[in-house]
Amino acid sequence: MKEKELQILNASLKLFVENGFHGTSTAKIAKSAGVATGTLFHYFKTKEELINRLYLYAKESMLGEISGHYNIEKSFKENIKYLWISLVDFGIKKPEMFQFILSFHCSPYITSLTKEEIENRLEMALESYTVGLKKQEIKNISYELIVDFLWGSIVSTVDHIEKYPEKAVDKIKEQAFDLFWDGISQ
Amino acid sequence: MKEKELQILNASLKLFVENGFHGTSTAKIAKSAGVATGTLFHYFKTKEELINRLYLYAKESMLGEISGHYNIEKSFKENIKYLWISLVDFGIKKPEMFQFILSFHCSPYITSLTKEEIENRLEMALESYTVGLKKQEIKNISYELIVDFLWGSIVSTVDHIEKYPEKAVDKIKEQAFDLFWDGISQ
DNA sequence: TACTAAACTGACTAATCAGTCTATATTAAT
DNA sequence: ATTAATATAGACTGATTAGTCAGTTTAGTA
Repeated sequence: MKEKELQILNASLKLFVENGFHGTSTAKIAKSAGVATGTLFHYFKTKEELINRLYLYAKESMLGEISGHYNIEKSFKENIKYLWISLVDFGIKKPEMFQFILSFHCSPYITSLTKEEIENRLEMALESYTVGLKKQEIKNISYELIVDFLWGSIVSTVDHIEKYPEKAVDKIKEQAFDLFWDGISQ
Repeated sequence: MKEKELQILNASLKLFVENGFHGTSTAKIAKSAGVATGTLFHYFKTKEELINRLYLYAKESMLGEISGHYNIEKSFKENIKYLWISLVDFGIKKPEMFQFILSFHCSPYITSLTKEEIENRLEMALESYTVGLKKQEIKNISYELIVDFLWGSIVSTVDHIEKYPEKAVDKIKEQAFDLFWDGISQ
């Protein structure tokens, strides 16, 4: 990826999170990235292509944090906890990316093509975990509900940590994971 | 409240949820509400005043669903469950309002004055519950973390129900509440 | 009926928008 | 050294924006 292309992606990430799609003009993005508007449209045919590539960029970053960590020798709980903590840590370390993903995952400007492309890869990365999900020490409720509850607890934990920056992060992570785990346990 | 004022609020609610603040022009709002742009600015000095009044309108609707239902004769769990279910039902019955509240609660266009005005009233409505929260059969973790986890589980439940409309709503509500309750229980 | 204030209208304006276009600079290959 | 392709620039354009304003209609009252 070219340097200016990356500068444009990083500048627009911040601006889109702060002011939304229509609240962020291509002129502002170009200025903030230190390039001319012509350069922006050289790398991205339209503003919509820009935000779609940005969505892929953000989700790929998140995917990178959770890939290849499943350890078959460890318990189901230990694996799930590692996954849960990794995603919370991603939310803390990359707050703009995390917020961008949350804000735009059901935006009309992100095409279903874009979502398909990355969602499939995310599901594959989670496959090892889902196998365990079905025959372990957890409640007998639908896989989809467990996953949505898992993601919901991650989001609310990241929000909480950002809302109370004076609190001890590690303690909150432990407590919040227990809230999730004791919920899904038999 | 005048009829046209209400038409403007309802039209803008839908449009703001679908297209965001800057994606929704005052011309579109006026047209969708069946009034002239001059009428819109007669009732709302600026677009920002409109979205702030809309935020109050949405949060007051939600407040209305949970006020005055605390029953001192019932158990803590029964009261919390009634509150939890009421909020999930609000999310199902008024999806646009629910989504609007989620999308704009940390938007730069909603002033801190607006938030103060309604947040205080919400906290008062929840006061009866919070008293119980501190000396009941739940885990000894911070009140703020419990509240954020409570709200997170409501949001993820509403999202889940909207995502899988073919599933039995009552069953999901029971299961999702149990996920929350078993999480916070000792 | 006549008067008044509030409700309502839509054409209008200066500013800003996404995207284009032409021109110049840089790079890579031969 | 020449050429071709790519990278970069910013002035420019037609469309759209939030908000104004001068005037018209409606509703209440005396």
